[in-house]
Amino acid sequence: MTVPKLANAELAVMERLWQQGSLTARLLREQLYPDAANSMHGTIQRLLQRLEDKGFIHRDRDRAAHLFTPRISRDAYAAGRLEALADQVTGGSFVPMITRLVEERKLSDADMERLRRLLEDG
Amino acid sequence: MTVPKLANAELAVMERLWQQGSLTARLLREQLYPDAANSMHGTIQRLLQRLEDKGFIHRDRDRAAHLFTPRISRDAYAAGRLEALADQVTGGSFVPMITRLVEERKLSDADMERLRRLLEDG
DNA sequence: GACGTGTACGACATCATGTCGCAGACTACG
DNA sequence: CGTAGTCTGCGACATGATGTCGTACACGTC
Repeated sequence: MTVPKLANAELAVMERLWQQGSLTARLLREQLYPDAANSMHGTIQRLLQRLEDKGFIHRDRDRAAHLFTPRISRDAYAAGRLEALADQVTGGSFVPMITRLVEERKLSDADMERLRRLLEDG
Repeated sequence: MTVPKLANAELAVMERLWQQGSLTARLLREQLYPDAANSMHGTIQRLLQRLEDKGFIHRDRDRAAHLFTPRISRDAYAAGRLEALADQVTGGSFVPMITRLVEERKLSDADMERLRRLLEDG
């Protein structure tokens, strides 16, 4: 699997990093567990460690409080997971599921238009 | 979650049903665990039961050996999971990840052409 | 040295999953 | 009728991922 799957709590951390660029563990804790006890510090550290292991974030060890930065954009993650899904279910092809989406009108007119333009340029 | 996620073993069962339409538990066992002991009968039954609970298959109880049939096509499942992915990661929008796929040339020329035609009709 | 802040990591509860075993129903056949 | 074989239903368990918590340790400042 090229892009590993993110669990819920991990994804919540990445959301913050995607929105704000770089954050320390403390700032993440304040945002994700506003009313929480100090125990959550360990939780955040654990999550950050696992995210680092999976290659999703970069840990800047220069400062006393490490600074964490996304290594992969939200769209890249989404596209990576989409690839994994295609590999698993439709033999690597994306067309069947997109076809289905169009047939079921899951795509807005604006989306359709954007995709049309996108494909014309390619 | 509209379309629940399928685990590996469950997906393997669905693969067979998608390919062959309808199967009994016995036939599934023979295909999925060719050299296996009888213990695998229980395993298959368990998997089928969970798939039934999740609404993925229909169980025909008329016969002595129940006959199992998919309730959802492979493409519908794939599209459903794609929707779930979009909801989870990109706020329900598919365009960012498809854009990314195009930019990274993950789509073949034939795929691009197919999508172009698909979008023109919509 | 005491304290606050931060990292590292072991430990645990929980949950989904895959596996296995057994009880009970039903059929076939002597 | 009784035995064997097949099938369903379901409880039980091992495993692995996940989220949480506690603690040990490092490094500053006062």
